[in-house]
Amino acid sequence: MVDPFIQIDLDDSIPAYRQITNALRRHLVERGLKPGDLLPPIRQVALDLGVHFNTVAQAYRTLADEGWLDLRRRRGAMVIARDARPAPDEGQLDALTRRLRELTAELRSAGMTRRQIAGILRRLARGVEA
Amino acid sequence: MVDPFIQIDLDDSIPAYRQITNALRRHLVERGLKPGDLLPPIRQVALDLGVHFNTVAQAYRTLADEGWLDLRRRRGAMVIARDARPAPDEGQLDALTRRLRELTAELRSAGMTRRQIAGILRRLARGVEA
DNA sequence: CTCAATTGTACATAGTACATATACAATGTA
DNA sequence: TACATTGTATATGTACTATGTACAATTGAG
Repeated sequence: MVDPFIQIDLDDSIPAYRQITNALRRHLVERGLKPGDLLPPIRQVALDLGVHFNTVAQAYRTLADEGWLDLRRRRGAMVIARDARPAPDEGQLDALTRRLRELTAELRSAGMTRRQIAGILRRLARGVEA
Repeated sequence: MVDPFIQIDLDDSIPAYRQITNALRRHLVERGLKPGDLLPPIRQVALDLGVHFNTVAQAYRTLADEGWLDLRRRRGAMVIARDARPAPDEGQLDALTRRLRELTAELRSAGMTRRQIAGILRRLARGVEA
């Protein structure tokens, strides 16, 4: 079980189920959630976030499809070891890196300075390598 | 006027009008589009991308709201000097940087190595400062 | 061993957002 | 002045999101 571990913004244009997916994936990648851990029941998370449990279920299923979770009735959602890295889909990687550039442009457009943005990116780079 | 300057993926889950907005904003921030430049008419872009012209119009209007474009009938869409930086909305910046972390997690999840991701982020940082 | 509670699943429906169709308004130019 | 070209406004069809409700599986209490 993990505490108040994600947070979403229901007013955001990104749909809730995708925000939940993204937030959980981040924890999985950054090892905040380790193999063997049990995620809270969908109804519990739904209550915390203020959404319907099926909305959370959709996120869990997406992550299960990506190979992060093992879902079983009554037992819950368990984090998997995920030994084999998926064969990288070149197109998908391109799209994601493009989105990365677009996001930095959004930061710039929102008033953040070049220096600040560069700092954030470098810090992120350092964090990823750890 | 600018050439075949953006590219979108109609199968992507991100709606077309937002992809167009993001792609154009990137060019604006990176100075591929300079003050005084005229963007192509919405119908022209729409034809190139295979969407309805109102879809492009929505993107243009979003960027006009952000202070990037000056839209006038018959005259077209002109890039503005955008002298004053907007007062940064702390909440928005938080959301964007969070999204940045989520995106790197997606890259990791999609099979890219930590080293590759760090490289991309550092290159981006360098590019932003230029 | 049984049964009830707890967990995820399946599918129908309501609500919202997206993309388009169509008509319109403004304005530069022949 | 008339018309072509450009962005604007609004209604509508479609697709996506979120929810409601019923169900299936499985664990554990008794």
